[in-house]
Amino acid sequence: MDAVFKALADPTRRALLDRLLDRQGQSLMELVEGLGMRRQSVAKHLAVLEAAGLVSCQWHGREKLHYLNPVPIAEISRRWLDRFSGPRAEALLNLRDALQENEHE
Amino acid sequence: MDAVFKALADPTRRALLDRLLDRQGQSLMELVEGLGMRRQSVAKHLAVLEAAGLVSCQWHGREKLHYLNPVPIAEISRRWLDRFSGPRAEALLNLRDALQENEHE
DNA sequence: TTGACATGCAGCTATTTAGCTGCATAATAA
DNA sequence: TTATTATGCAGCTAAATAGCTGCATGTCAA
Repeated sequence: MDAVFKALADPTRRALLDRLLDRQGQSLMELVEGLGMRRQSVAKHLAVLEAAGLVSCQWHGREKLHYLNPVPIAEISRRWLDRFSGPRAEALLNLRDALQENEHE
Repeated sequence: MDAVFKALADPTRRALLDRLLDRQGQSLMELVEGLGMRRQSVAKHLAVLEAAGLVSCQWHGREKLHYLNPVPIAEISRRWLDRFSGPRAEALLNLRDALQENEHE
């Protein structure tokens, strides 16, 4: 899970996920376009995403096609982030506000 | 938003958020306990969380009390992560599987 | 076979980051 | 006042990271 958080920390990698969400099965050359960055740098970012399980690849001749895997993001959203929103977090936020009110008396 | 992703990328900072979710209003000295790390290092992590808007602080005498702010996490979850899960992502996941099946013919 | 193309791999540099130490400042307690 | 306590600030080092270049490998097309 740490690998997923670290992968999501970079804006270039988030842009890559966005573009794969828009259209799956893109090759490295397609994904390089518009990023203002060398092919090798993009390949490194894709390797990080692949290692985190966010992208899976499939060779098609000499092209490596990239596919988005949304499962790790869904896992993080469900098992970690959801605890911070929802009723419990709301209650704690209200508690904080109440304590601060007491403080200002 | 980039600051929030980067703040969440570190396991120590995620642990701090967990502990604040468990009990709000803790001082630096309380939060240092159990992390196996110097006070100054923890203070830096808390500064990163505060800069990302994930933690807000309140001085109470010579103690700085830390409160969790769940709003940025909820924002990220809603405006970014949710696009990757949900029915659309499910459909794309199924499409990917179907394409891979075709490939193996 | 030969040339062009898509990718991988190794290595370099500059920047960021995570931890540390040492000292300063402000508030509480005796 | 004086000692203790909580925190801040500056700076240092080692490690990780993001970008690059150069070259190797494998695939397609002529």
